[in-house]
Amino acid sequence: MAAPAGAPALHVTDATPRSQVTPIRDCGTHCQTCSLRKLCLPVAFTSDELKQFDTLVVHRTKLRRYQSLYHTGESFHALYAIRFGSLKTVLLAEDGREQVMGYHMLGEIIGFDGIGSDRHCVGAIALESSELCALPFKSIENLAQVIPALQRNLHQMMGTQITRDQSAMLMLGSMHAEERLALFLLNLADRYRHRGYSSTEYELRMSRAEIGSHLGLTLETVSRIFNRFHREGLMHVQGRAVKLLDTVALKRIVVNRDSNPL
Amino acid sequence: MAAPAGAPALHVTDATPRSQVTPIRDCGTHCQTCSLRKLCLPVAFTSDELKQFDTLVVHRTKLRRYQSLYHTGESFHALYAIRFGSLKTVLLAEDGREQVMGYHMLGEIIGFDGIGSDRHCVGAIALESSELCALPFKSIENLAQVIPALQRNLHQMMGTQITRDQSAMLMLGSMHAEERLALFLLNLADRYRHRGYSSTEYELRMSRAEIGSHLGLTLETVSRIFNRFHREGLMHVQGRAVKLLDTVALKRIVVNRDSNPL
DNA sequence: CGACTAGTTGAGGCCAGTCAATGTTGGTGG
DNA sequence: CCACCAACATTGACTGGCCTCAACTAGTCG
Repeated sequence: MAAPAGAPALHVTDATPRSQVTPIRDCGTHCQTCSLRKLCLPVAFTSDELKQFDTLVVHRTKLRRYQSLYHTGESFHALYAIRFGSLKTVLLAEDGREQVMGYHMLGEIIGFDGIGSDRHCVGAIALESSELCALPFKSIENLAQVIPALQRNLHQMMGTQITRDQSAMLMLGSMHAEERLALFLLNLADRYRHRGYSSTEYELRMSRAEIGSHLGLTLETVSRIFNRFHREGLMHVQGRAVKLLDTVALKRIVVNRDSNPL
Repeated sequence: MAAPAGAPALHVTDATPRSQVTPIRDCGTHCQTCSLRKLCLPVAFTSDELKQFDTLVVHRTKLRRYQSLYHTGESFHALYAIRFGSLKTVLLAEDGREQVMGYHMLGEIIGFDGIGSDRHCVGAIALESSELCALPFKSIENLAQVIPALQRNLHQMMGTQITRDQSAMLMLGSMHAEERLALFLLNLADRYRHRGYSSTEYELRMSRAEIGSHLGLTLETVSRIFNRFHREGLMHVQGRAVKLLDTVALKRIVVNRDSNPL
């Protein structure tokens, strides 16, 4: 992919409206009863620890489509757990270059990009109506001092983020357009399955341009290859609705035939 | 870049010899007196905390060129501080695809790739004779429970790794070959300067193929562009010895002219 | 010396980017 | 309901940057 010259509309403007904050008191949900707990907190907590953790969540945030949770350069103070909806994180460089770093769905935690420098190095933007729990990072750190399981969990999540980013580097550095898109589709499928949704039939929450930005491709290439997959019977595409028909073949595309001669 | 078909020799074989371990008792150095302390532990410790931290370093490891510190898939148990020398981390996928994830020099800490899954997802290989301090991660976590400054430091370093990986994604996803190489050279320059070495004149520790693998380019492209830079008077290249002559122009290449019309 | 590795250079081809025209969809207001 | 519009998506023609293949040079080591 080349210089983004005309800069596709990825909705990363500083004019993006700020988010609404709802004090915790107003909503009846707590970590103890939250259906996403297994995703947010995979490590086993005692019920007492869980109660303590619950006190971290000082407010919830509601976002409408294209609203920003935080902007590039903004000072960092919290991680966010996605209760429902989905977001993208976008790296916006000084020279105007921008790229989608990741897509995030319910049960995932975002905001790790701010830990290194106390400022967010990417922006987070809702792709649809979403709701998040804010977890002040200072409080997490304090609580992690006394709850080893929380410390473990935090490190695990940061480590997973590192692993994920490095896989993305492999994708961007050494895969063909077809391979990237097959991987992208399978990756989403996995995450939907893990959440109990259909892994073969789902709705893309992002435009072709946004997919391209994430994969280092142009929107035209994304469109062309989706339709090639469609023609070849690997999937069905109709706008943003996709249905994977031959995941085995898609997987075979990802681990491409010619590279592994055995 | 395409499928690595013939697989360039990046020395990522399982036959790579294992590292030598020297018990701490044998070497007279301690964190308190280590010249790299400012790089390893940027956060202010009390001398008592430092003494406690020192007990973490249970052994040192010496590596010769192309020796592995750890392999992909190996179980994770320690971070490593580089005392001298340099290493590369290489992601090796199941399908044989491989890519250099990063180059690491003295004063840097590596091994974060193993935290997410308790196994290393990349391999670490010495580019020259190197020496490292092993810091068992369990011990770090334990000590971080009682020394908040250490906890801060650990989180900061993991966060920095995340930020760095995301910058690499931007590079791989949206930069031209010339831009990637200019950025690579300037990046090394910065790191050398930060360590008190010349930032304009240094020796590359890796081959053209390894540089290419890191930047998502072929070795031929790397060679061609180095020589183009040379011809244009931006730098001097002679094998692995480089001398940056016009860093301003190199920086201008990175923040490329046509993308930012103002 | 020959074998081997690292690097350079050239010719040619292809994948994906660019530009541009057209189609599709969903929302709004008459 | 339809007309209209804007945003999104598709498709085609063309181009060019980088990959591929291959030949050659220089340096190193047994």
